[in-house]
Amino acid sequence: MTTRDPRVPGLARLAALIADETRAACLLALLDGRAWTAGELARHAGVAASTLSEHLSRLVAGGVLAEERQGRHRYVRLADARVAQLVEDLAAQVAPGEAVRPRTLREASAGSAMARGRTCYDHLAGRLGIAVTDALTERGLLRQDTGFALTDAGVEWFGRVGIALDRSGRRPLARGCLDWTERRPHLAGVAGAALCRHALEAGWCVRVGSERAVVVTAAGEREFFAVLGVSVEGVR
Amino acid sequence: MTTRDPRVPGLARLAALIADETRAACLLALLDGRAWTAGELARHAGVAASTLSEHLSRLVAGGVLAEERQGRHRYVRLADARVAQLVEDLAAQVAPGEAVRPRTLREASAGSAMARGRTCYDHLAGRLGIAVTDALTERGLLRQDTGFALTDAGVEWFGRVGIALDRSGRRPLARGCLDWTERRPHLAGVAGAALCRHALEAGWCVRVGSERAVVVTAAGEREFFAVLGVSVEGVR
DNA sequence: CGGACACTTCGGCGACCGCCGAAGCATGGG
DNA sequence: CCCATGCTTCGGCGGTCGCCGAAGTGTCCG
Repeated sequence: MTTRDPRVPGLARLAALIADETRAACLLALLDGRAWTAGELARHAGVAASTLSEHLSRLVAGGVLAEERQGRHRYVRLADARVAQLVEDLAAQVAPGEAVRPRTLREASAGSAMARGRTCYDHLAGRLGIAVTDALTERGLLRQDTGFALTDAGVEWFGRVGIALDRSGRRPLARGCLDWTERRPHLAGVAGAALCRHALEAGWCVRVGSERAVVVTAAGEREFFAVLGVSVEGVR
Repeated sequence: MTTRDPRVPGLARLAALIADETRAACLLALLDGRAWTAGELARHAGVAASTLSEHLSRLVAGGVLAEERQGRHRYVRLADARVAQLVEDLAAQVAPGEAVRPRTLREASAGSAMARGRTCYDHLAGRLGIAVTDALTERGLLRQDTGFALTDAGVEWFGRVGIALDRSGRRPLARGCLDWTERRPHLAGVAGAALCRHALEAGWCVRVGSERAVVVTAAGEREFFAVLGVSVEGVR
């Protein structure tokens, strides 16, 4: 043992927080960007409330989750966009070859809704996310060939459509997030989040069920075509 | 427990591979992009050869490492650039606030060499990496304000300087990699790797010691200034 | 061909971790 | 005011994991 990298203990500790099936299930669930109560997560993960309580404490202490207490409820969410990105990246690394085929019709149906459109933390994913990302690219608003960035025309487009881009933070304006089902990058970062938020607020899409799945509304179909020229035929 | 995400077991298993101090030490060491023998890693991590052998087997089985047997040696390296990026991202997430101050003069000296210039898997990092990234940005060859991508002028620049960019693979041409010591992104991806390789091959910088540290040569100082207008004063 | 060397396999030890249910403690509703 | 609800703490159990040294296998070199 020579000069040890000082990051070793921290890296191992962070990975250990994710290295448990119950905690991993929580993190993936929390990728929907919303805050869950401890009880919801316990039921979701299929463990006793007492067990999950301890898991949450460790995740919060490790800076992976942020918590907010309201009355007798303990709400938790992913600490920030960086953590979300990290979990997504880790999960994406795993996906190839490990994709599990749905066993029941119910699962197949839910899975396909997720494949059509869903949120990934705070931006659009699935075929919907890819369709939007491709449309932006084809119209010269986003460049993926030399990296992953909006063009000047792209920045202008967001302003014209009425979607504000907060450029004050440290979060990149645009970045690629590898899509779990499509195996291609979709738009994430400030622009991806703003676009998703706008689409939900303006009623272009709505969430379905308690999962992360979203579907495009009739109005959304018109709007997506109007502003992006994207036909969401294959997406609905 | 409702519909469980199929990625849960894979995510937990992948994280578990990193969630051990000995394995984490190996992964961080392997971030230098070179292949290490099992014995070197065992000494580096401070454990018995038998212990490390088992760790390597698990990392290889998990797809994190690639191995190559040569005679009585077992060489291992990170499986690919994606794994390297993942380890870097995880380590970067940890760094804030956990930075450990060097205790001895020797450590301080080694640490500062690493801070000046080093490789991060296959591209330049440290103050050197940041200086190059900043120079590219200032000259309009790289855009960081709307994402992270080369400009057309940037692609042309690589050709003019004589650095070939392999655009056939799936790896992005440019991407930001958060610098551990500088806390800002430096150039990674195909372009970052090609630039680093060129700098080492052309003698602009040389590796020092057995670590990842690199220093700029006198010739390199002239060349970096000639092609990028970057003064490496503060870097040497 | 024999010994040095690098790595692997095996058995066994100790530590840690995740799990549960029971009991305790707040909160909010009837 | 009392009970249901949501969460937390605790003790204890079982499984896994990392570690080592000893013994075994394969390779290289003289």
